[in-house]
Amino acid sequence: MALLGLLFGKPGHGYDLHRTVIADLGEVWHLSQSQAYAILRRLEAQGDIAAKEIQQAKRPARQLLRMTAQGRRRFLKWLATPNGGSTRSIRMEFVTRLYFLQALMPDRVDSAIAQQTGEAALHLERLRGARAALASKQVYSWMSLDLRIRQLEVVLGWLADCRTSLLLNPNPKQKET
Amino acid sequence: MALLGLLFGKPGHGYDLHRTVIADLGEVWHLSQSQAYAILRRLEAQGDIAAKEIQQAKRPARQLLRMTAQGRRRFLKWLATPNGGSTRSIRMEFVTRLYFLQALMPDRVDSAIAQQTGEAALHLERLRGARAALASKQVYSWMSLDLRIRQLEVVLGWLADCRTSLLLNPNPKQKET
DNA sequence: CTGATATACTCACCGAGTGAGTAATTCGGG
DNA sequence: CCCGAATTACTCACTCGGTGAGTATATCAG
Repeated sequence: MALLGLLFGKPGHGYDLHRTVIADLGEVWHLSQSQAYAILRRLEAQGDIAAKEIQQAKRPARQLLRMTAQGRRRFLKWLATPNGGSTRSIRMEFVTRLYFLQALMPDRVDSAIAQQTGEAALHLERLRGARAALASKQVYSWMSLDLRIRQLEVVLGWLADCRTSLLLNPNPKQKET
Repeated sequence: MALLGLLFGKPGHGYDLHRTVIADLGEVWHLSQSQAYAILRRLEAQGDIAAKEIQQAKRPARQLLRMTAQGRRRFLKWLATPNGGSTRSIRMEFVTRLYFLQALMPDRVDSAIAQQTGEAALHLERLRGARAALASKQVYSWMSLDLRIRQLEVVLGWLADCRTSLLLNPNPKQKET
C-alpha cells in the first residue's frame, strides 16, 4: 500500500518508489529492491497500477507506473482503515498511513489518530479479558499475553504523543535525506 | 524449533506435536495444522528429525517422528541462544525457550532471563543511538523507532517480572488444558 | 444407526523476503 | 582521456511463513 500510495497523483518508476520508501520510511519498513519489484508486479496483476513501457535511445526500456482508478479506490480505502490492535501493524502500517495523511489530507490526521486510539483501547480490553480467562496452568501463554498487553498500553501513550507532536509540527516535508 | 523441541526425549506424531503447541503455547504461536506439517517436513529434509512409517491394521500408516543427533544439537544450541532485541521474537521465541528450559533444565532459567535482559538492554542503547542520529526531517522513521524504544523499555520490566514469577512458581506442569 | 468429534494427514496456493546477477550510464580523479 | 566506482533500472531463483480446504478412518454419545 505504501508503494501504491507513492503513485498517488504522479506516476513514477519502481526504482524511485523503492528509494523513496528507503529515504522516508526506512525505519518503518525494511524493503529490499527485489521485494519492491515483486510487490509492484502483484499490484499490476491486480489492476491497481498500470505500466507503460518507455523506449529510450540507448538504455533498455523503463516502466513508467501509474495508479489506476481501482488502485486509487483501494488506496483511499486503506488510508481510512484503522490498524487494529497489533503493535507491529501500528508501528508499520499506521505510521505509514500518517505519512500519507499528512501529505495528502492533513486535516484528517487528528481523527485518524483518535480512531486508532479507539481501536487500540478496544483491543486492549479484549486482551485483558483473554488474560483473565487463561487457566493458571498456561503460564507461557499468560506471559506472552501479558507482554502484549503492556505493549498496547505503551502504544496508547505513544499515540497521544504522536498527536501533539504532529499538530505542533505540521507538514514536515520529507524526501530530503 | 518448538516442534523440534517437543521431540526431545520422546518420539511423537505430527498431530500430537501440533496439539501440544496449541495447548501449551496457544497464545505464543498461532500454528495451523498444515503449517505444522510443513515445518516438520522441512525439519526432516534438513535431517533434524527422522520418520518411521508405522503400518496399522485398518487405518492408514502414521509417521512416528524422533529427533536425530543433529536435531538435538541444533535444538540445544537454539535453547542457549538469546533472542536479540526484537520485541516480537522476545514474546515468541524467548517465551518458548523459557517453556523448554523450565521443563528440561530448570536451573538455567534464571541465567537465560538475565542473558536476555542484557541483550535487550544492549539493543535498547543501539536504538536510542539510532533515534538520536535521525535527521529531524525523518518524522515517521523517528516515530516508529520511538515506539520500538518504548516497547523495549517495557520488555525490560516484563523480563524482571518473569524472573520473579517463575522463581516463585517452579515447574508449572503444562499440557492439562 | 447416525451424526458429531477426534485422529492423522495432504495439497494447492499466495505473500514475505533474500541474495545475487545484469546491463547500461554518468561522473570524478589521476 | 580513460578507468573504475557509483547510479539507474530491473530480473531470477529460491526459501519460508501461512491459509483454507480436502481426505480418510474411527470412535462415541444420544
